[in-house]
Amino acid sequence: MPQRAATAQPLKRAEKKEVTRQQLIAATVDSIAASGFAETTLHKVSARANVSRSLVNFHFESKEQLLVATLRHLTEEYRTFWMKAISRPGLSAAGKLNAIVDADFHPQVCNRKKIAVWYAFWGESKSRPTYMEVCARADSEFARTMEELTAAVVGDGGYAVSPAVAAKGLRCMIDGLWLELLLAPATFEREAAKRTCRTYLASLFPRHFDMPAAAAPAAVPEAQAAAGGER
Amino acid sequence: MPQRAATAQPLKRAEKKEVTRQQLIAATVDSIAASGFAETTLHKVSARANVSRSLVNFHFESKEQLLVATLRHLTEEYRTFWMKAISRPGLSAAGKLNAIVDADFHPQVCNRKKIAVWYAFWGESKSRPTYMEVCARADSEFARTMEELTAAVVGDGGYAVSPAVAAKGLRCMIDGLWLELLLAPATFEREAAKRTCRTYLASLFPRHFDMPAAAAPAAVPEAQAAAGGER
DNA sequence: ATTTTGATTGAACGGTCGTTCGACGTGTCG
DNA sequence: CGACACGTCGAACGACCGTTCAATCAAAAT
Repeated sequence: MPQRAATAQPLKRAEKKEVTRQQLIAATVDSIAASGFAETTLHKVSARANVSRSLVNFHFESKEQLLVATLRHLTEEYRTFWMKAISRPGLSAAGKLNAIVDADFHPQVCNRKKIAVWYAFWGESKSRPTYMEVCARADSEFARTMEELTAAVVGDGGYAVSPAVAAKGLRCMIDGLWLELLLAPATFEREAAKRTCRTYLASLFPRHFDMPAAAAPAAVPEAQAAAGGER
Repeated sequence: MPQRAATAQPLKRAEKKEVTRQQLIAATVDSIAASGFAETTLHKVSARANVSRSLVNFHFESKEQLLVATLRHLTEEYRTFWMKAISRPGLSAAGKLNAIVDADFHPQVCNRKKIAVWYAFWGESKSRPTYMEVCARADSEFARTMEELTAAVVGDGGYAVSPAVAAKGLRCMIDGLWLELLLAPATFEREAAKRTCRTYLASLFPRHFDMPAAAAPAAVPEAQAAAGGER
């Protein structure tokens, strides 16, 4: 049951090219997560993608451009994910903040492999301004959106806190919780991370968020048993 | 005016060796910050330290061990810094939490160069378990200390929040704020970062922390004009 | 004063990296 | 159907990496 069942098998040339391109980017993500930034070579990437080594320089002019494309892919995936999460109709500002928290710890964007790649790029960003620019551009959009949401909540509830400060606190807390998944995967719990964020929101905006109950002792029947054992 | 004016010039052999060792570690920090993890080579490190290339393999068995020693140096410096900050006598638990916030954004540990190095190591930690272990060991001590402090505050004030959750939130927020210095140095403000943390603390523990006033418009005569323009 | 120890050097080696280039084969289109 | 365009491959190249090693020279020990 191939996906293109209707139009018959043959991949058009342009399509196949794009598929290979995406394979290379996916292989780069895998390689950075598995071998780190320093030891990610075009040899390893092309081997993972099952293509010849020289193909990388054909699709991307250089290794550096492959890395930039990979970072762009990552930011774009993240962007569409949280945007979709808050686009559900009938969601209040508080509901959207809750949706962002859920999205940010969803296994699709928050798993050790992708977090490792994020941190690898961040670690290189000081020496490669291009990365910094790509990240900053994505972050600023996320920050602006979140500030609009906190501003709506503050306005609605008459809270004294600055919306910008509240939003920044939540954003930073999320980034830090990601780091916990990276450095202490054994103790990281998705639900606990969300609870940490919601505790923050409930203490800032008590009339819009409920203070989470104490930890349910790991008996939560969460659909967390994802594929592959890696979280 | 040499430092060792009293005991005359001559460095003992063991002393000189240790000095060189520290120079190499400092050069490694500089190189990772300037060139990133991937492009940090022994050639660049030895050039920065003004020693021959082969000296690195004399003091450290391999490049990898130099990097581990650098990470250990970083964790140790950070550890002594926050420990000293909370050891001032007569400090309440809340006062110690405040002191930790101050310490974590002090230019000595929180500047772009060192943050870049932290993130570089974190980015490689998934592929090099040694880094993960070193970081995890340091983090767990910091986490335990902070949990003791939040537990004391919670006990004293009869708050409902879990001390562990409160501590984790603060730790993660700090890490995330560091990232902001790394990725958006132009908009990062030390005092604003502290204010973000204190807003969190004041909303969780209103009877122990004052909600910070709105931003003083950058007119704070902070002794922030450090050397070199880099923050 | 002489020997010994050990920090430091410069040259050299093997290996691997990113990139280039010509050849091949298959969709694409006149 | 035939000529071309283009995605893919394998081999090759030069550069640079981390490491090794014999030689050096000054501090320490005898």
